[in-house]
Amino acid sequence: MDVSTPAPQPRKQAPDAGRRSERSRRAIFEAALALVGEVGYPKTTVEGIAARAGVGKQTIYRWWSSKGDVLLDAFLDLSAQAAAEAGATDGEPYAIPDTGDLAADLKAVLRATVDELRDPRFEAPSRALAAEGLVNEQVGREFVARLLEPQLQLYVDRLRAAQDGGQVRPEVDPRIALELFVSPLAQRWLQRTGPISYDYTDTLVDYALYGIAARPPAEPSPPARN
Amino acid sequence: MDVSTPAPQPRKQAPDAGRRSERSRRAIFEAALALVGEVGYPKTTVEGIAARAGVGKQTIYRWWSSKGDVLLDAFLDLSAQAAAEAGATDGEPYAIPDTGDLAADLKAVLRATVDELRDPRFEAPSRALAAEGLVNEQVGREFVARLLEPQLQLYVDRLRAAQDGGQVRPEVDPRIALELFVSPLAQRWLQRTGPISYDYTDTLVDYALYGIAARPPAEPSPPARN
Amino acid sequence: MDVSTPAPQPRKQAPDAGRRSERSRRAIFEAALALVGEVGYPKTTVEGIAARAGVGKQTIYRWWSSKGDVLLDAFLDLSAQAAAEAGATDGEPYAIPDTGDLAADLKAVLRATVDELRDPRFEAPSRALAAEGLVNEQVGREFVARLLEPQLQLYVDRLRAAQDGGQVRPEVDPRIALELFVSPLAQRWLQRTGPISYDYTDTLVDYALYGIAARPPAEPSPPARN
Amino acid sequence: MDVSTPAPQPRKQAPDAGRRSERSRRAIFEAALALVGEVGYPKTTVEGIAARAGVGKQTIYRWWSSKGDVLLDAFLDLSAQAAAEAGATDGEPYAIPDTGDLAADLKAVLRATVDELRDPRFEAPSRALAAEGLVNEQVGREFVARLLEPQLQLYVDRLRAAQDGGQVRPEVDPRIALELFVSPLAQRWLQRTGPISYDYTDTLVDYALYGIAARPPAEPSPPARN
DNA sequence: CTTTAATCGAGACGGTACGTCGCGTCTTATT
DNA sequence: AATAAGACGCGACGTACCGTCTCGATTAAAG
Repeated sequence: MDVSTPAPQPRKQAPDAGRRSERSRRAIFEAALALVGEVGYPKTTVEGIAARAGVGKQTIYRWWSSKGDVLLDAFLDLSAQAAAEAGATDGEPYAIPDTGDLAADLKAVLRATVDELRDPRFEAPSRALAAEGLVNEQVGREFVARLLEPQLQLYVDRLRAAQDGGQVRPEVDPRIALELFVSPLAQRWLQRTGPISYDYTDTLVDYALYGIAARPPAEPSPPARN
Repeated sequence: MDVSTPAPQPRKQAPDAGRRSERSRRAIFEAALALVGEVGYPKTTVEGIAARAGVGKQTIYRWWSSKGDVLLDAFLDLSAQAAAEAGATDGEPYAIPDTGDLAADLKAVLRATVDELRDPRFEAPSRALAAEGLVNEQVGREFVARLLEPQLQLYVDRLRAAQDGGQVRPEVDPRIALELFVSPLAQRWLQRTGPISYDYTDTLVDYALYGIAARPPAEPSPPARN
Repeated sequence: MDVSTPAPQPRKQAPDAGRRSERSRRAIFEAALALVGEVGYPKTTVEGIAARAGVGKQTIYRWWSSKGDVLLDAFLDLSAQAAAEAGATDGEPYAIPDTGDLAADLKAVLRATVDELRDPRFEAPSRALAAEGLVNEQVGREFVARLLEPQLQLYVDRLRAAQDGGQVRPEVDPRIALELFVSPLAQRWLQRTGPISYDYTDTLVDYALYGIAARPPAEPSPPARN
Repeated sequence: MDVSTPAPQPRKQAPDAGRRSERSRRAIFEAALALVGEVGYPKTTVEGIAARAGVGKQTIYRWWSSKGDVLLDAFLDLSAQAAAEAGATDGEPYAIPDTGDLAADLKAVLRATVDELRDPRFEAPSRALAAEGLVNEQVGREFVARLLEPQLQLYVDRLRAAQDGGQVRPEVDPRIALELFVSPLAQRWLQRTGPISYDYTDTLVDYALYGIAARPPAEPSPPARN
């Protein structure tokens, strides 16, 4: 596997990926995710992961540079699995539905996100990765590039479709627009600045779409339901 | 001061806060902030702070529970100083200006925030605290309660004034509304998901106030200052 | 204050012994002896003594230079008390009895010593002091001069009386002679090199008095019991 | 070597003695002995030994339980080396000479012991070990069993030979008899109760062999070897 | 009797060392 | 050659005491 790319993440003298033990790799992922869930990220140690995975420490250091790096891969692996399960039936790469009703579509997706944020399997590792990413730039950039941005791109696509359909003003930058409802949810969750609920995300979508400013009098009505 | 309450914030076996050395306290704050700025949060150690402050480790552990706890207090102290400097002339506790033009006021404040986020004195410690807060719930809650929420409250006040003046729809929840422009900026900065600029924050305010949805035709004009 | 004697045991600026709290002094002795008995000498700390005695640390450091110093005084005090109790009836300063039978007298005294060495009140502190004395020369010399030598002198006196009575060869040095039976007992006890018993000390006295060498043939009998 | 027994002397979680670094072991011994000689036992610290040996603290704690334990092994090693040097020529395991003249042999050996006690290489560590042994029972017992008793056994052997040759009374217990001259020397040295010299040890031997009691004139002989 | 100055209980302080944990590297034997 | 195992040098942890240094509050002698 991975023959085309010369060296996926070369450390030191580029270990021979062909001889790599898949068994160890999986055991390391499972151990890392389990430990982060059980004792928290700061108390999760490379030594602990190795012991739990029944693996030598060197086997970890041969393929990753730090525990953050391990966890990132482990979480990507977990996400890929989850995505595969979700989209297994039709093989599609996952996208935001387009029923024509932008507000409804966004609300639905955000409600699903709320559910996911509450899944204990995801909570600990993703919070840990976000934290590590704030301080460790390498992990941060990779986290954003490999996990966050691909997901945000789905919103960009949907918003662009809405622009094409005339539901969103053409001069709006979708990459910024999506932050109006995505970032508040992310911040509430990460920083515990407030509760997250369906109501909350629904409200975010409404505010983002129609603004909070008062409308000048004599105006049909905001949503103007087709 | 503090004659009635015998022990304001007792840790462990409640050291006598009355005998506390102000000299050491200040030295610890300065050392902590300096080290976080110079070597980064992860490489900042309690031992290093103590050495730099010319203080015994026990003097740190007597009053704080962890380096995150120290840094939180240090940063609060720094913020209080900065606020005191800013508002020294009129003694006011700092508030968002109210010129009557909500959009202009918000843009101005956010531009100032952008400036602050780029101030190297603040960058390292606040990013570190945010990261620590994600993973260390105690620090996280205190960070939010003592630093973040007071600042957000200023937006709430300003938005409520705008509601009273009819510029913001009365049914809007200001606590949620402010997140539309504050959280995106916070996330871009923390997670490096994109560049931050005056343009960007101006755009956030516009989108948040007037929404991103297209308006039905024959509409006077969004801001339509009446 | 204290004009005649320049300074009894002057530390730093010669504290005024006249104002000294007898109450604290006694409490410190009791605490020190109790702690050495309960947790052992190495785990006995100045801080612990102070706490147990209900005394400030400075009160200890004002009058003694180290925990060894404290314990030495405490033990001397204890010994003085014990001696006072023993010799209270006749007020005599304590001496080895002289019944005319040197062997019997020495055996009797050594049996009493064996009993004392097994008294748990004495065991821990005297072992501790001996140990401290090995390594801390100041404590060692004082221990020897104030406790050990006075006791050994009693043997010297008794042996000299025996020399006067013709039971001990006149050219024998009593100070060395006494070591033949005293030192083995001391070493067995201190270094746990063997059990100590009445039999053992009796044997020591016999060996020391009559030697271990075979006697040339044709000799009446050693003790020649009057 | 040591294939059958999996763990010769396991401490804690039984580190693998086969992988032990001989280099570190020797460096630790040298550092420990040097430090005890230079700054004294109380100021010798595990940390200091580790630093001087260029070794991690954990490497010390992995194999020994305390600084006393380290020093004991270091001193045993030193003694073994010294013994090896002394008996290197004939390969014999070292014994007290037997010229037929018991008094002369004992005096010679004790004079050698006096010399050794004055060797600065031995003075500090053996005094320290003796002191530690008084208070730390584990070290004390091992010190006695591995160092002291083997040496005393040599005297037992020599005295038994003397008994066989008729120079010592047959009912005498050699293990006790040897204490008559060994313990006084030990105590004088350890507790500084008096000077040690050739004269002194010669006198001890004379007293011990022939007793201090006066002999009745013209005497046949007590044991009267029949 | 006051006055007053030293001692007292208390404990915070700058330090040193403790014994433990985990890092990332290295070595050994096994597969 | 990669692996499981784990010893190693190292650095930091959080704790225990050291001996010094303020603090009021007794407290006993001198005024």
